[in-house]
Amino acid sequence: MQRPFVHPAVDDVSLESVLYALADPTRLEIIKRLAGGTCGMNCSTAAPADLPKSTQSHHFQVLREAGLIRSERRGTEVVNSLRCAELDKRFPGVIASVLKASEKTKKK
Amino acid sequence: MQRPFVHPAVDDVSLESVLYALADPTRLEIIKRLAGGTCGMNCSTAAPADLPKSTQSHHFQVLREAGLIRSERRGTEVVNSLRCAELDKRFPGVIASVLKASEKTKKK
DNA sequence: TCAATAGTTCAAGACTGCTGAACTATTGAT
DNA sequence: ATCAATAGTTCAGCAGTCTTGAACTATTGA
Repeated sequence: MQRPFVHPAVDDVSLESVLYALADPTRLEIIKRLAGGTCGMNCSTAAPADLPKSTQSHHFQVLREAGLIRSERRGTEVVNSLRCAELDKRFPGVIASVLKASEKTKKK
Repeated sequence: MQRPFVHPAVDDVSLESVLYALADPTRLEIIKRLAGGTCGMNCSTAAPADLPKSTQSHHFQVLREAGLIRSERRGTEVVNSLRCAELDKRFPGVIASVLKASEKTKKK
């Protein structure tokens, strides 16, 4: 918790890394929760329950480095939020259509 | 070349597997080429030049099993085509926005 | 100062992906 | 028919990645 988080500039975000980050069910679930809430969420809240903490950490790191989320420390916790506006500017419609599609597919 | 190809029904196609398939630069390139052409392309034409044949085979298999492409044998070659209409019905806008985004990002 | 909370880092086993080598199937020429 | 060429498949092994327990760090509140 010392090292500051590194977030790529939106123009350095690659489509492949975004798709890769979204291709994992756990990470897609996290993104859906972040998209659903109105404000940032800490890691444990956004991640599925009983996911080991080290695994949580790993997935948030992937999402952060892919440029999908922004993380900020607030005391002992980390507040994560989706970088939707920026991403939609760079890749118009991609995140939105994926989120929409994931809604439809969810019920199974 | 004996075993027939297996294509999942469009309703069995999962969003995750589609995103996963698209997250690889080589496969995204293949999809872009298939989307660009008006009719099906054989494997060697759709894949980047000097990609080992076994690797080509592997990527086409991933794309096929993810539900992104349809493959048919024509003599010694395999004609591949994008399942765009079906996919767009199941995941509206996903493929289209990804293809559009990949155009913009390409020039680098 | 101490315990509790929230998350990170590291290491190792399990799992995947890429590719060379060997193979099969089809076509076209002889 | 047979043979060579073409197009792609299958297999096996190395290399790289993912997940997770254990140990650690940082911050808060008592």
